[in-house]
Amino acid sequence: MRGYDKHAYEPFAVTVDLAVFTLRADALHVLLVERGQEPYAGRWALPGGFVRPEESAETAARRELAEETGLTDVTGPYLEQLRTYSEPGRDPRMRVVSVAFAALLPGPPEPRGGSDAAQARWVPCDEARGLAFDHDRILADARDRVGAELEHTCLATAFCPAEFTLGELQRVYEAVWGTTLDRPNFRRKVLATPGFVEPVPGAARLTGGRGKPAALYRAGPAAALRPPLLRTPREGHPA
Amino acid sequence: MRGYDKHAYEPFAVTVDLAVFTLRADALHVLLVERGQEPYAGRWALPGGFVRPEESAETAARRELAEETGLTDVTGPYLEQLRTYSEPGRDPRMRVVSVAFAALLPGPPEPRGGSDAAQARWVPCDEARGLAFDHDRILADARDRVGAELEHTCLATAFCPAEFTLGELQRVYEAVWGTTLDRPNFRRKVLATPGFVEPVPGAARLTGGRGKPAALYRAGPAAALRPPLLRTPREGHPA
DNA sequence: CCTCTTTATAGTCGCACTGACTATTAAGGG
DNA sequence: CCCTTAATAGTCAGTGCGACTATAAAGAGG
Repeated sequence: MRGYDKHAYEPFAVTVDLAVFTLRADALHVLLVERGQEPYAGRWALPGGFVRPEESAETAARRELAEETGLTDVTGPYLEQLRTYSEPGRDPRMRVVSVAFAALLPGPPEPRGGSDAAQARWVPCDEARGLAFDHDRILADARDRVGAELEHTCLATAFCPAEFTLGELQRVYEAVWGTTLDRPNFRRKVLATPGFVEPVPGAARLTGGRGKPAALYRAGPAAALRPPLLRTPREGHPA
Repeated sequence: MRGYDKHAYEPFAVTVDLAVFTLRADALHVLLVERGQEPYAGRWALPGGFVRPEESAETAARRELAEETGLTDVTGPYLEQLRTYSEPGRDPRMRVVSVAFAALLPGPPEPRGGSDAAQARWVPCDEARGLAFDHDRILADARDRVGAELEHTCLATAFCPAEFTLGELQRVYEAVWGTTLDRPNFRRKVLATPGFVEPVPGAARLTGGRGKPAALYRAGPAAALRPPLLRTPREGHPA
């Protein structure tokens, strides 16, 4: 079916949808926009928009990310294609195929509403339900994917600012996985993985509040985490 | 950019491309079709075609898979969405967005050419180069993905018939990864993973050639492989 | 028939990683 | 000045895995 005669295919509208994650108060949040138009007017949805004729889906996703968050550094934030949603009827008006992306932001800027979005807001992931279109499904898939990637990639640093403590890194894992981790073991694992994190050379130490000041680290060059850091199904850390 | 006014978007053609893998003579093969039309007439390409208006990409992929291989059991073979390729200019004539899939077949049937494909052929993966469009890239991505999934899923059984020996299963890993594995260790790992394989209850044994007959196993209910079966970078097994 | 080759299966040994846990250090708060 | 909090250091045992040896059961070839 590679023939391109004019009756061989129907045109589709192609959009991107973004699951933009960040950590606020040690909880995983996702960026949502309130829809201003029908369908689903007044409902919350993942930010997104149409892919323009001269764009790839990746380019469109970066553009939408910049528009929605107000970020100027479009090359910076981690952005990854997830999968494409193409069920007929997922948009009640027309045939829309949507390429979903996940983005990870460190310091979450206050969102500024996009051109036609009534408003944009960070919402705790667990409270984001009843979204427009099939965005509940997309968000769940995105969260699963990010959680799985934490296990065998060094992706967690994408949630952290340029310099961070091991405690902050651990809280990324705990927020995404919804578990608690043993601190000494987490520390041992991260430091034993070459290239995961690099100590900031100066005796730089950060004090955010109480307790012993923690050493600062930067993200290292490694991308994979071998052997992986598996989440063990367990209930809670015995205090 | 969720406004749907008529100037907000341009229509795209949406296609699916399939990387159909199987094992022939202990080597990973991929199904290719020879293009009969311009562009890239006479060149080899991944099978694929347009998504029809009433179809999802998954449905279209199953349809194309059945058309290209002549398989009637469309629910059977493992099929997984990989990612979407949307670079402008990837098709010289028009704006085409393609959703790529990987399919895994056990007993490889002889391919029958699709409607407009001059012919279809199983080609050893290592010899499949110079494909049409961006299919070299898609094929490489698909192979990487399948190789990675063998590490932490029970996907390998999708390459095997309903009943298989552990030696056959091991050859799947060796063909996809391009390595050799230690047989006793592989065996220990597979049997120690609950739900990966189940012994065929009868004293059923298969003799395909020389050597001691091997016990037969079926694919078990497990999908994940935890802890994973990591490929260790090494050169070759000391005979 | 006997031996060699081939493949499957059983088991051993030691190292590396990890989960669970204890101890010590260095800050801030009352 | 003590208590709390958080970071860091270290211990110990169990598990998983790489490397390796040994045995069993078939066919091939003389």
